[in-house]
Amino acid sequence: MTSHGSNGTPAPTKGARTAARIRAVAFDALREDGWRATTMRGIAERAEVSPGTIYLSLPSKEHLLLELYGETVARIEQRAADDLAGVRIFAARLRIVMRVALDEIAPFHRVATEAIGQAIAPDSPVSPFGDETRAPRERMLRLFATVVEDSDLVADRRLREALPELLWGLLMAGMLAWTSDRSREQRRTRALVEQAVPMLDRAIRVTAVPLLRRQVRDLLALTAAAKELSHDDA
Amino acid sequence: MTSHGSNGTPAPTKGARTAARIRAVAFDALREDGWRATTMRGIAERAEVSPGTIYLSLPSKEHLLLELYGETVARIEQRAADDLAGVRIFAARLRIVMRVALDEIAPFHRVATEAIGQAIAPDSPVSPFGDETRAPRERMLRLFATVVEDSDLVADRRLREALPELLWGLLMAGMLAWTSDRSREQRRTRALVEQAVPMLDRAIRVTAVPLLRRQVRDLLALTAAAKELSHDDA
DNA sequence: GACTATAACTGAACGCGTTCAGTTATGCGA
DNA sequence: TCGCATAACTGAACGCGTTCAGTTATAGTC
Repeated sequence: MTSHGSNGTPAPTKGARTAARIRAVAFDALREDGWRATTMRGIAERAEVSPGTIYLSLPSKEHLLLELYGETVARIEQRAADDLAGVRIFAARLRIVMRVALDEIAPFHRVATEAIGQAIAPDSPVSPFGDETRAPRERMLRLFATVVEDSDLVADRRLREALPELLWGLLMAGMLAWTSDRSREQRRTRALVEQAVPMLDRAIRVTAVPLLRRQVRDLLALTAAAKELSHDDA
Repeated sequence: MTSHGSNGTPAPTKGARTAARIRAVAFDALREDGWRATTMRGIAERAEVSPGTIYLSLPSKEHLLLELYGETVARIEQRAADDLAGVRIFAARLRIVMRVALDEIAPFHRVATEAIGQAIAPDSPVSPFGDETRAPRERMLRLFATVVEDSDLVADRRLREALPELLWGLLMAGMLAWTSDRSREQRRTRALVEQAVPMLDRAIRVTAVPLLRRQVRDLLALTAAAKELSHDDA
């Protein structure tokens, strides 16, 4: 095994280096040219390999989106952890995560707009609810869990427990809306977030009113039922 | 111009007859084989034309979905008009429309599951919010308007005015959920509708409480802002 | 019935994502 | 240094949606 100087990590094999070069080229192309205009042949040419070589380390073009998604979630996680430190107010914590998420996905707005269709298909590898996206999804859920847990929020216990998943759902809905945002640098979506966070905060707090217990129960039951739609029949 | 017997409608031209045959074949194929397995070459073969002929009357494969959507909305409109006659209770009226819609789209569940990605892309011809789907969208909006108007529902004036559009949005969200429903004959989605309609009814009625005026205003402002996302910058 | 403008249609070709039988490069034991 | 197992890579080919220069059929006019 060859090694590079004295650093402890094993030297990457030739195949691994080729795979890394392909990804670097591909991510650049996606950022610059979008989803449609980025072709496998184009990636191959720019990475100086043949089209077939790409498929040694990448099952499909869609899997590029999967890797992009994973890397973006990792960056959101890191930046959010820094920005959340010391902040206790729920609305402030939620706004931080939403802002960080928007910042980190911004460079890929064009890709997302053109490729959102790939992601929404239930049996696609990049479906946000699918098996192959489990890891980044659970990392985002954990992030939303800390948003709730380390905050001053007081709310019905069961609502509080379901909140991370509900917030994640709102993020997904928001991203769907974001893909159709035609404003410069998606500032309309940013404005929407600034508007929606205090609204959501008020809405959660008002559920403490006994009159609304029924509505809270309804909402939780409905989302629970919706989650089961995609399960296989017994 | 040739004419068939004494009926008043002009005889279709040869091109129109070919176009109709292509559609009949294509819709059958979509119902039976789904979106992916239905190929333009296959349609051409079954309609006994060359692939190029299809493109004389159909701009793209996606436009098949557009026509399917339009025809389905027309059927929903007709059946709903019959079933709604004499019914005044809001929840009952809403449930009728939702049931009819589910019934009419049911034969195309497989197509919808495989092609939902085409429909969600913001610049796709079949985007539910796009220009090319304006006619069926407005027909559905009018249907929801009659659901509200001819009902016993009492609610805040502005909420009542926005309600048709909100209900249409819920239908779209429901259809998105429906595409990932794996249960036999999508009975889980049907159960979801039966559950959701009374919930929504209760939620709307509870907004009469003065305490919730702020939340109603918030909701309306948020949906108004969301609608503007896709507008071009000034 | 002959002529002709145009409606209708054809099918090879393009670029796409993807596959895989075949070829070349690499690194290790003898 | 040689031999060779296997890792790495190639590129022609497939089926797809779509295009368009070229061909054929139709219907109205004289």
